[in-house]
Amino acid sequence: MFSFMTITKALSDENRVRMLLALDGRELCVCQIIELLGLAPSTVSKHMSILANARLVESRQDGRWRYYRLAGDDAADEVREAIAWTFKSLSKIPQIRQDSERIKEILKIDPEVLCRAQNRA
Amino acid sequence: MFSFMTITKALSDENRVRMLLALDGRELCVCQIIELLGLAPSTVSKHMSILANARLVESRQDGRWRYYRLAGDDAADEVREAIAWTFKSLSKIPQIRQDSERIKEILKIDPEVLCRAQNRA
DNA sequence: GGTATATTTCGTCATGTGGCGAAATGACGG
DNA sequence: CCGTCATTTCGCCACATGACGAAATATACC
Repeated sequence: MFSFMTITKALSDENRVRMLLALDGRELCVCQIIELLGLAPSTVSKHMSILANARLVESRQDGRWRYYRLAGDDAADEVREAIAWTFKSLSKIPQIRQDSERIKEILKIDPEVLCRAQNRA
Repeated sequence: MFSFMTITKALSDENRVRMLLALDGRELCVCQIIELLGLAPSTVSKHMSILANARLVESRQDGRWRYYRLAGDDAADEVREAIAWTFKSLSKIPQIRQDSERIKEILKIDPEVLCRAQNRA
């Protein structure tokens, strides 16, 4: 019950769901997610930790950057099915398609430059 | 996006999830759900309206009683899959099995008597 | 070590949510 | 119609949650 509720609570915020879908087929570092959603770094960090806590995403650290990715095939059934349901329900939704296009643009920017630009703001 | 978020928010409360699972294979009237969860009538009513709003449950009125049931096969894919995922994730969980046993007992009581008893309290 | 910088943690605020009881609603039985 | 009674609506309170900025942490480069 607890792990299920942790998952539904993680999925009950729109920004978190957008973050999850943004990880479709790729990993992203925090500053790239910040760029996509226009939220404060601390806010994005908190959201990602909630998704990670629900086991919906995993992360790895690479130097100063932390990369987040979707939970893999080794994840619990409950988790994999939650992700499958979420993607099936939302992949075709305008907001998500738009995010997907936006991410392609963001990925063209060198993360080094992107993070630097955010610190200026 | 909106309908998906409505579903995840509906599923993000433990009492609502228990209510949903209690409807497995049967319909229940409000006072039976009250009896199961031990919540105030107004609280149960609000929860059921949130589940209904998310299209996870349907209802019919029979005299003074309102009966709630799970959404049927005519429901949207999104909804049916949410229900399927929820049931698959939780059917075997102790709390839910316990609720299921409890409901069998509650169903033995004439609803007329059950509601009357609640009003005395 | 010391500085720069990506991310997280912490404190705070505004808003959302779940709980209840009281009053309103709507349906049945005289 | 009038009382009874199952359910819903409303108003309120306590607490959870999402947002931010500031400070702390952690890592790379010198």
